[in-house]
Amino acid sequence: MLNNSQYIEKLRSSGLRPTKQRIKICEILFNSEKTFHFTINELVKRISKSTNDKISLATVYNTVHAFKNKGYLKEIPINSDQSYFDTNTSHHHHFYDETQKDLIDIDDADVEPVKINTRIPGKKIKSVEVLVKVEDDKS
Amino acid sequence: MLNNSQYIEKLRSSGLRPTKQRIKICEILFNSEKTFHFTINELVKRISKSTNDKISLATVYNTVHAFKNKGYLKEIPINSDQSYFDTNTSHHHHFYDETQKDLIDIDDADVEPVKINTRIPGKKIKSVEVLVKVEDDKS
DNA sequence: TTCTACATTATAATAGTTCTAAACTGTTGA
DNA sequence: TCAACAGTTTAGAACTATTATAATGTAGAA
Ligand SMILES: [Mn+2]
Ligand SMILES: [Mn+2]
Ligand SMILES: [Zn+2]
Ligand SMILES: [Zn+2]
Repeated sequence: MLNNSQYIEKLRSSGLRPTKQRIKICEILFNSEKTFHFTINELVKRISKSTNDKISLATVYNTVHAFKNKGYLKEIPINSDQSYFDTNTSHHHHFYDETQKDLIDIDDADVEPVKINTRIPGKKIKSVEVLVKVEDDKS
Repeated sequence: MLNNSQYIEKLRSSGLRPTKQRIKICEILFNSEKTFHFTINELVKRISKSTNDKISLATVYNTVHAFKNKGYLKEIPINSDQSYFDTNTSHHHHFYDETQKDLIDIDDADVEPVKINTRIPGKKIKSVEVLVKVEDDKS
């Protein structure tokens, strides 16, 4: 999608120094045609496959959190022993296959607008997300 | 709501032996008028306040998982450093106040039916849950 | 080039949860 | 009635994702 100098721009304009670690992680996260979901562990594996210069685990955590704070990643709320992140930052929803521990996007267009007919005084809505848990259909 | 002999029945009919630990936890979870959300930590605190016979942490975990498996509790999918459980097992949704780490029920009637216009072949839907994240409205 | 704030790193610490294996108990049926 | 056994409890260890620490390195400004 983007080349390194574009990631450097993106980082710089976010107030993040374009270090070689962050650029490498940008390549892995944002170069692919399709968006995807990942855990820190999976990301660490991808990194070690695609480079010889290792990036420390702490830096991977730091970077993912920095990117999440900047809005370049979303964290997906599911009960799991580890956090799931999403390179798709547009408004959308998820299937979660608990058997295979697999997250699948549901396009926003495939969900009728969710209307909540109640509010909490003094609070404003940050996000509305639908999680559809699925399991094998043995019928 | 129920008295001890009714919890004993409930447990027995679920294939769970009615031990004094489980009965005590039933009282704490299911005796109150209103349903509520809790973490294991909060439950442990409630237990130690309401009895002199301490229940081991392992038993609290075991019991909560057993009750969840029997459908007497639900686990709520949110990103948190700990699991949230719900004594309200009916179909409903949640606000999550990230500032106060507070979960609030949204009655199913207050949400227009969520229509998902896509499926995953070979999988059937187990649950459809809406999570509305809110924050302080400073405007 | 020098300076400094920001970033990386190895490693330790933390904390929620699960595991282990020994002791205990509810239930069954002889 | 009570022995036998499967199910349960328990203290503590182990596990594991995540965060903290603090020393070292580096990007960018001047
Ligand atoms: Mn968990
Ligand atoms: Mn988390
Ligand atoms: Zn997604
Ligand atoms: Zn609830």
